[in-house]
Formats: sequence, C-alpha cells, structure tokens
Amino acid sequence: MRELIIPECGAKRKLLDAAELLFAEKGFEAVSVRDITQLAKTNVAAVNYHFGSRDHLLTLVMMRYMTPVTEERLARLDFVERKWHGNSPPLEEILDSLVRPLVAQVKKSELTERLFYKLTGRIFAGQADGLPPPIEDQFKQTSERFSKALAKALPSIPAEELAWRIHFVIGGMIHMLTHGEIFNRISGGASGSPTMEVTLSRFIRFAAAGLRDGAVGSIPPDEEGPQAVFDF
Amino acid sequence: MRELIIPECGAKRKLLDAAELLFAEKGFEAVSVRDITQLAKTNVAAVNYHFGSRDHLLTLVMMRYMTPVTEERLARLDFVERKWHGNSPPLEEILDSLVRPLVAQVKKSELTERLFYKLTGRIFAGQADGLPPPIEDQFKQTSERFSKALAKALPSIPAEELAWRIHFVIGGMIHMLTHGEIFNRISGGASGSPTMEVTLSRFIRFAAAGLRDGAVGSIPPDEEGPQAVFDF
DNA sequence: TTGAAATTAAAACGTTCGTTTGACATTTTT
DNA sequence: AAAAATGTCAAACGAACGTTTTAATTTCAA
Repeated sequence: MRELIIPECGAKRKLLDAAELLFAEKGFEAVSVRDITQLAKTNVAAVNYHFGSRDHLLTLVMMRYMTPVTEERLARLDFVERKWHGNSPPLEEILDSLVRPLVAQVKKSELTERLFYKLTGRIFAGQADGLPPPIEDQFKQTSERFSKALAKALPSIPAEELAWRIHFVIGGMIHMLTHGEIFNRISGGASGSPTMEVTLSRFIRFAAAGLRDGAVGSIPPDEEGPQAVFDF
Repeated sequence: MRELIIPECGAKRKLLDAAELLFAEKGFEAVSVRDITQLAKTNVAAVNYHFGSRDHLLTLVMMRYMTPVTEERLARLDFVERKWHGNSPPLEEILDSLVRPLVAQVKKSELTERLFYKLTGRIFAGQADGLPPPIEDQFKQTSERFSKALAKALPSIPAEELAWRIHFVIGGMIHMLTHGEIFNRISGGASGSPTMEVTLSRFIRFAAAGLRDGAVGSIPPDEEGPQAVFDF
C-alpha cells in the first residue's frame, strides 16, 4: 500500500511504453497484445492482469498524452486572455495556445518527435464517438473553450460559418500531425532539429488567414523547389 | 462470354454495393467478408470466388469512386487553365476544380450523400502507403498536377512553404468529408438539401485565404449561434 | 437432351485475436 | 517462519477472421 514513489515502475510501465510506441507506429487497431507483451518482454497475460483489458490499456496510453496537452491548452488560453484583460486576444495567440502544447509536450516524452505527433494525430483522427469517454470529455471541454474564444476574436463571422472554419482548421492540424513526417523528411535538410517549431508557426499563419478569410493578397515572382505527394 | 451489357449485374454487383455501404458506414477494417455476404444475401465464399480476395474487392470499391473523381478533377483543371489561356487561373477556380468533382460524383451514386462523403473521406484518410497501388497512382497524378497549378497561382510563396499550406488544405478537406455529417445535422435546418454545395464554397474560401495568407481582415459586430463539438 | 462451364452452398481449414486458467514464484505482512 | 497477497508463466480457451475445399446446383451452348 505504498505505490506512491513512482506510479508504475515495473512491468506496468514497460507495457505502457511498449504500447504507446507500437500504437504510434502502426495504429491502434493494428497492434495486438502479443505485439505489446513481446516488445515489453513480459508474458501475454500481463496486459490483462495489470490493465484488465487491451481497451483499458489503450485508454491509459491516450490519457497519458492528452491530459497534459489539454491542461496546458486551457492554461495558456487563460493566460493570454488575462493578458489582454477583457479584450479578445489576437487570433494568432489563441491558435498558439491550441497547438503549442503539442510541441511542449513532446519533450517530456521518451518517444521520437515523429512518433509522438503520429500518436497524437491518431488520437485526434479517431472520430469523437468511439473514443474513450475521458478523452471525449477533454475534447468537448477544449472545443467549447476555444470556440468561444475564437468567436470573440472574430465577431463578424456568423456562428455557423465560424464553426465550419474551425472544422477545417482542426482537419489541417490533424493532417499535419499524422502525415507531417513525410514533409520533414523532404524539407528539413540544412537547418537544425526543431523542425516542428517552424511547422507550427506556418500552421498558425495558415489557420489565422483561413479563419479571417482575408482579402486577396499580392502575387509576386516565381521559384522552383521540392516536390511532395499529397493524398489528394 | 457476353458480360458486356452490364459489367456486373448479379451477385458481383450486389457484393460491391453491400461492401461500399458497409465500408462507408463502419470503416474499411471494421467490416468482415461475412458482414458483406450477409448483407448481399450471398454465400461467404462468394467474395473470394468473384473477387479473389477481400483486398481486391476493397480496391474495386475504392476505384469505382476515385477514378471518376480523379478524371473530373484533371479535366476541370485543364478546362479552367485553357479558359485563362497561359495565365494562371484564380486560386478559387483551381480549388473548385479540386473539390467540386466530389459533389458532382455523389449524385451518380446510390449511396446517401452522407455515406458517400464518408467513404471518400476514408479513402483519403488512409495514408498514402497502405493504399492500393492504382489509388495511390491517382493521388500522385492529382497531387503533381494541382501542386504545379497552385504554385503558378501563388508564385510569391516559396515551394516548401506552399507544400505545407497545401498539406493543411488537404487535411481540412478530409476532415470536412469524414466528419462533416455532424455539422450538417446541426446547421442544416431551414434550407434545402444541397447542404454540401454551400459547405464546399465555404471550404474554398477558407482554403484560398489560408493559401494566400492574406492581410488581417476587418473585425465587425457580434452574434450568437449553434454550438458544435470538435475533436480538438 | 446432353455435357461442359459457371455459380452457389455447406462445411471446414488454419490463423490470429483478446482473454482466462491454474500452477508456480516472488514479495510482503503477520 | 508461516501465511497471505502479489506477480509471472506456459498453456489453452472460444470466438472471429480470410480463405479453401468439395459437392450440389444452375446456366447455356452444342
């Protein structure tokens, strides 16, 4: 009755680590408990002994990633809103509060940057129903909170129109997470490692422009560069 | 040896129809051959007899949807580019060529609008690898063709930056298709049935603004409306 | 009508899945 | 040290999967 030093330090921890790595790499449904227990070098029965079921283990893996992200998202939004006390923060700061926690959280993880984002993307990509209730709750909480903030920042946009634009933004974010590796492989040649940091600022500018639906921009000179294949 | 009147009019057709309906409803991996043959009211062996394998049937279902879409996409882009003979067409017309074929194709289908888009979204959502080679070829073809057109329309944007923005746009499109039903259920109250038509124009405006990364827009009055839950 | 080809039907194949069992080992408590 | 709780292990369970087999049936040209 003293499991307070470290929450899980034995086989339980090994299983969680192995599971999250495999879930990120292959997807939630493509990983069997035998895959997990083999990587964790435990017995097949270990998953059901320690976690009750495969589903519960999957929920815990998701929670371990989503909970800190959700908390930091809400905290950051609180912060920027207090900073602008009463007035609505700039769109970019709201969006930054939404996506930066993903970057901030990756460093606490023992996973590769690539695997981390892939795992997060997989969580988001799962339709709202079919997700574990606690995860769904976090989505709902974040959704309501940020929707209100965005509506306040863009008061000229009708609610239904704004809802759709937010929908598109979320889609772009998920796609960035799940399929972003392809691009970082192509583009990230010369510069250092924090490729995701610049990708995020790219995304924030894109999303802000799309949400605002600004006027037509300028159309200057030409250039040639790398080619990538999209899943059009 | 006269199977030319209608390509597949017996059990083969019934199986394709049942398969596409179930794939749209539940996802590609959540549907078993027994589910399909049960809905088609045929024997379990019918799938392997007529199509060789479950995978091949899945490929055919995908092809039946993607091929016309791909062809119309390329044809429309050809058309608008010829219309502007030499000069680059407006961004909105390029994007329209990309997404409108989805709307145009839904009417030829016997599926519900909702199911059609869901199925299409599922095809897109599957990462490029892991898709049947013919589908992947179509994606690659469309990708290269539209990437060039967009690069020509936005010559001021560096290639790498543009690649990311296109990436975000595609993500928004996929999300619109796969999760769009939730919104049409909430918002589509008073007006008629062609809800997807207005959603597409919404998406085109959003995508164009995001791609251009225009200047900051205006910030007029307030309003209150429906609430939706995003998978943030 | 007859005989070859195409289709359907019932049953089973071999695998893999998540989960459970029961014996054994380890650790902790009394 | 004895007893009780906790964890590990090999083995097997029943269910579901895609696929194959084998025989019966239908189709249809000769």
